[in-house]
Amino acid sequence: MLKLTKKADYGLMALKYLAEHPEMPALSAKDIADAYGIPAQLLAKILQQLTKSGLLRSHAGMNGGYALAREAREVSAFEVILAIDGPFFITSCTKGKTGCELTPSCTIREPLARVNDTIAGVLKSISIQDLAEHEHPPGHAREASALVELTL
Amino acid sequence: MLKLTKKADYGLMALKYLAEHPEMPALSAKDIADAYGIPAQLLAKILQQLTKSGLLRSHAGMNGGYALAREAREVSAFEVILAIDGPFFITSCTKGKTGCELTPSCTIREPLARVNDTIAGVLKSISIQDLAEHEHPPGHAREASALVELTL
DNA sequence: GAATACCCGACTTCTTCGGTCCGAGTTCAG
DNA sequence: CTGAACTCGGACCGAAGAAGTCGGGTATTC
Ligand code: SF4
Ligand code: SF4
Repeated sequence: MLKLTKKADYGLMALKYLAEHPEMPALSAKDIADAYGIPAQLLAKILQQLTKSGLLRSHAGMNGGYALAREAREVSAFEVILAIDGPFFITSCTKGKTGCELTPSCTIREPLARVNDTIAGVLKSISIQDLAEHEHPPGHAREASALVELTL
Repeated sequence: MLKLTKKADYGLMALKYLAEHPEMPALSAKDIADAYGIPAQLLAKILQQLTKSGLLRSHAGMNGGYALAREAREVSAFEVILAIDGPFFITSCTKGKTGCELTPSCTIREPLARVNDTIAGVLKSISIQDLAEHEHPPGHAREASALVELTL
């Protein structure tokens, strides 16, 4: 019901954590998992997916771990979700497999596609840094905002 | 994975169909189901939920059926989703039951709540009539749009 | 070469979703 | 008044997906 997967959730947390510790050359999956109480093995697999998608860079061996492949500012929440949960579609008519069979007669599909794009736009306008910056604002001077246009 | 339920999907279709036929005093669940190829029994239950939420008005007996309780313009997609799928939350931390147990240590929750509100705002800005109006535009003169502000 | 860490697929468990069935109650035409 | 046409509402089930676990394999460093 229009809910984010916990995997994506964890992924965002991990990315944010990495963005907050740029001084470390690499952080292991276990480090991050312990920091938040996430099941380590699960987080590991998520980070692997992010690596495969080019969002992270991994390094094996001792003192190995993961590091951001790009600047935190340059990574959007949309990419993270895309990498973890696959193609982003609000509706079930993905045109691929398991699509809704009443696609032809459906009159609501095209308007919903626009909504889909709008939401995707919202997600794209959020970077990892946006998440990291808003760290318990002591002086709430920082204010970021974006306008998203919804066309029907 | 951030996907609308088919129930909500069907609900929107039904609402739109009703909005397109204001001349009928009432349409039965079967009528609507046949028009789109939706499983009739399922649609029936969805319409019942919408009735219980006050979006529809039902009339039993022969020539009975459902009719819009409000103007199509006054019903938002958000209300429909809310009525069918329950409380709207992007994340798993609903503060109710089955919530995420690492809520206290989670640093990503508050920013995500804002995203949640933003998306809810998008949904709220869409009315049933918006869906119905955009009916295969012969002259594509009609253009509706809305701006949604996203504050981080 | 041993410790550390990533890599990756298979598997189990649990929840939700999509859908069906059936036994009521209501209304109205004939 | 009787029965067809409709709504109402809960119980039920199978399939799919999500969350999490296990285990074996590979790379890197000390
Ligand atoms: S085709 Fe219509 S009913 Fe089917 S998933 Fe897409 S929007 Fe929903
Ligand atoms: S508390 Fe954090 S990790 Fe848990 S569901 Fe909410 S946002 Fe996700």
